[in-house]
Amino acid sequence: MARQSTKDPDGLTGGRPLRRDAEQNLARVVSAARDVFAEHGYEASMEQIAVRADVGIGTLYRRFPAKADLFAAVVDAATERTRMIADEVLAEVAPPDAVFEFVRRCIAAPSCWRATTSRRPWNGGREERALASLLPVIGQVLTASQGAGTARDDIRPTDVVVLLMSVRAVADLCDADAPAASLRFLDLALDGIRPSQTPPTHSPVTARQLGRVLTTRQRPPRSG
Amino acid sequence: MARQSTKDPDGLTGGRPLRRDAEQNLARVVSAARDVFAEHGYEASMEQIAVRADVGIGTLYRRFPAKADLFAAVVDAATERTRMIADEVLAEVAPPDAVFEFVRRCIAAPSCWRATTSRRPWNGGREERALASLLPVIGQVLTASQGAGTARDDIRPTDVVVLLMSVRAVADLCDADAPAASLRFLDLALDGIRPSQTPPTHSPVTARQLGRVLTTRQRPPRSG
DNA sequence: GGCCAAGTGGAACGCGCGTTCCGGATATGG
DNA sequence: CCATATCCGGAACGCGCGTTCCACTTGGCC
Repeated sequence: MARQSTKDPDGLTGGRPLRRDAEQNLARVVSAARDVFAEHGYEASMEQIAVRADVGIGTLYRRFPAKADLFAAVVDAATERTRMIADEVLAEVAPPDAVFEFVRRCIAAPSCWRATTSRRPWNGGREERALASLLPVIGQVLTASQGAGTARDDIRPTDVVVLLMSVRAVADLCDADAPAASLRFLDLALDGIRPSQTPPTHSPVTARQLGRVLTTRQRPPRSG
Repeated sequence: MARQSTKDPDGLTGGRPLRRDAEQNLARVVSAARDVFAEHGYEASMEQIAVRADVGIGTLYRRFPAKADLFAAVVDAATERTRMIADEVLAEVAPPDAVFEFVRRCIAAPSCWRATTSRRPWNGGREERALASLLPVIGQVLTASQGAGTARDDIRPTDVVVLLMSVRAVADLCDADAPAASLRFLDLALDGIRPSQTPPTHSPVTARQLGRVLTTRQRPPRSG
């Protein structure tokens, strides 16, 4: 039952360098885990990940004592990616568009916030620290837009994170059946941040799509 | 493996009246299922429900051939409740506040949209029909506010449903640690619908709360 | 080339959960 | 009060999945 490991919190092997083949396998494992968790959330099985990485199950457990540790490594990578997106936005994007572009890029990054919004066992505050380390830079992005007058002053960095989670949740629930549902929702939600609105650029979800939205397994093929 | 039953889609026993004790048990089962699914989503176990209903597991399977059928019954009840809320809002609430009050009441209704946003197996289009039957009345509520000029004209009934799902998702993810997170998010999201905004009435999520938001099981007791 | 620590794969185990099954209990009509 | 159709409880089964374990392979150093 996914107890928290104390012996080697995926800091590899305590310092000694890995054998070359092991290093390659490790990279493949993390990459596969990123993709599989992004697709199926935390419920993805270790076997799926092993198959995708073309590796035995034992290999997974050599580097990561428990599933939670592997997931934590993926979340760490996602955190880093998010920080990078924020930095890019600060460097490239004009202040009026900063928050909006930041949110859009986070949603677009395939493995950034996808895995992050799925339920998972407690992992000792690791993500707590990761998220906390992200808030200042998100704050900078937000402040830029607030200074430019395109975002309200009563919004906080945590609101941006909650917004990201909500869009991700809508994407998880709807996008398989209603491909642009999350983008349209994003339009509306971002307008909740703006002092003045613009019309949404994505078309509404259809009723037919909506009916299929909440189911996941064992359904007949989509036909419209 | 939760196959779809064909023999008695929880239409009770094909018409013959139930024994009195059986009828009481059935009511307790549905009520317990509503509460437990609302708390834990579809992942709640049949045993949990049986215990809450103070009934044996066999009793569950007598009326509902599979877990999916029991869940479907709960969703049907939730659909009915939602329709009732919409009717009440149309009768009691002034048009300018209609959509907003509708969404707030749906979120506040403990067993209304809570279970509805959890992932579950496909159940033969049953919920597709249920949701479709709800859209017209939601449309009436929405049209009322649009006519009053408090909701944009480019919003559709399905947007309201997606909004409900997103708020529900935020509540599921955050509210255990940040009790008002979903209410604050609701404020912001509703402002995405309004032509002009009002400041949010709920305070932002704290960073400390946020770090705990995405985990579910086996965590240390909350301490702030 | 030969040694062996490091690494690997996958069978097997334990557990939780959905589901089945059936011996016993109970309501209800006569 | 009896007969019996109906209903109930919960043990048992099968399966999926996280995890463990160990016989076998391989890269790196002498």
